[in-house]
Amino acid sequence: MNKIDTHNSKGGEERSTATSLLRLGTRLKLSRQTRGLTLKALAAAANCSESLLSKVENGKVSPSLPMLHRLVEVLGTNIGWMFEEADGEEGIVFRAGARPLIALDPLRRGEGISLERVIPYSPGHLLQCNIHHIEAGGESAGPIQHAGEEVGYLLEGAIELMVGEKTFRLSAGDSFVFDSELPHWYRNVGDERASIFWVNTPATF
Amino acid sequence: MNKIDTHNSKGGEERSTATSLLRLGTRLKLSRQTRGLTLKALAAAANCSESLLSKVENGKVSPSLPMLHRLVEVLGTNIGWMFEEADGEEGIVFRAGARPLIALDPLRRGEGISLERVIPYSPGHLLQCNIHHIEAGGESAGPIQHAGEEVGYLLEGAIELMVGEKTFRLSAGDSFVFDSELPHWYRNVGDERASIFWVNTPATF
DNA sequence: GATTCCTTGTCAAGTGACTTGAATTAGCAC
DNA sequence: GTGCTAATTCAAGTCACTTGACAAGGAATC
Repeated sequence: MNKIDTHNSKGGEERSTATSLLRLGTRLKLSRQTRGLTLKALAAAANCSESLLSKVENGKVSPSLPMLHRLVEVLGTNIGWMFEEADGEEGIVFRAGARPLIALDPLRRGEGISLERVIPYSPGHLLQCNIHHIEAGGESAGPIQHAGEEVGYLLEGAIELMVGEKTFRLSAGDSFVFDSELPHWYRNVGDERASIFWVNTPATF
Repeated sequence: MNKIDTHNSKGGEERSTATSLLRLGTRLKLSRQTRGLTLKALAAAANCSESLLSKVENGKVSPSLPMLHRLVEVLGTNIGWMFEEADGEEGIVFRAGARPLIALDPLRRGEGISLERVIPYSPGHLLQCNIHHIEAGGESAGPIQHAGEEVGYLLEGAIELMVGEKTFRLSAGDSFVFDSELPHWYRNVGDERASIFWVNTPATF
């Protein structure tokens, strides 16, 4: 986007440019945060300054195309998703095949569903939801534990799920619930891709 | 930070108190964060210093009882919840075909996943999770609204989902998220059975 | 009662992540 | 080239949180 309408004037257009600028920024931020990167880290990886990123994420400035390209490359997203138009379903329905992709590691990809938790200023949201696709041999990064609760449903494939001291072998259609304070970890033990619909809250009460 | 081996005997106990201290801190922190409070704000409300809270949340120090009382009061929780043991162990995995069945109405059945643990205000648990099977023509009982959030994934079939003013037609693989305060309702609009993996929290913060 | 030890609590300085503003640079129109 | 605009940088500022040194208060021991 951006220099498309540098030919000045154009009253009405200004507004929509502004909002899509902001949406671009928001999505970049979301991608960054879901990958656990700080502005500093992303700036280093994409070879630009931290403050530029801050401005881009907040819609104060529109990145040049080469810049944007480097950003989505590092983030493992694509430019298309950054500009996808709201289709009236935004925020409610996430269609199969049209969910934002999150690169996790070479053997794992995620599809985001509700990532609101990571957007500041949206207090009130507890549910975090996404789908993990794990290629044969893929596994989650080390057992982790944190506060909260998790539930999930194995859509396809076969995984080994470790929770606390126990290990379970799950196949398509199985589901699970556990307290995130128990160390947990999973691994694809099948020959094919496994997909898990995964929901968690950052809190228990 | 382990006072575990500070001369004075009591070996085993020290360790478990240390972890429960940390759990207390973690839960306090989550309560605070899910309410959108900063340390500063909570400190002001509970009449103590920011740094004390920081230490308490990180398990460096255990708050005095009067202090803890003020904290849970401001946070709207109670002291009991802060110390409740995680009951993980059993009830982690729910196998396909071995989940407790719940009769909803002639055209709808439910499979419980975490329902039995989360009867209204069961302390310590937020996630309610189940699978709805809706025969052709089946629909949920009238539009309802309540506090909380919901997410779901359509495992099979086709449904019409109404949320707020909008109606969406979903097919297998589509997912959704919405605020439960919007009136919501669904109906099977296909010729076959539809199944939805459904998760909700009874609360937003 | 005084001494020692321990722990909650405070203050002030420090850190890390992000934002803002002034100055610089690149791109394009003329 | 000049002149403009918008992207980009550097340095300073802010905000949330953490750390460390120290004071205040108990309880156990002398």
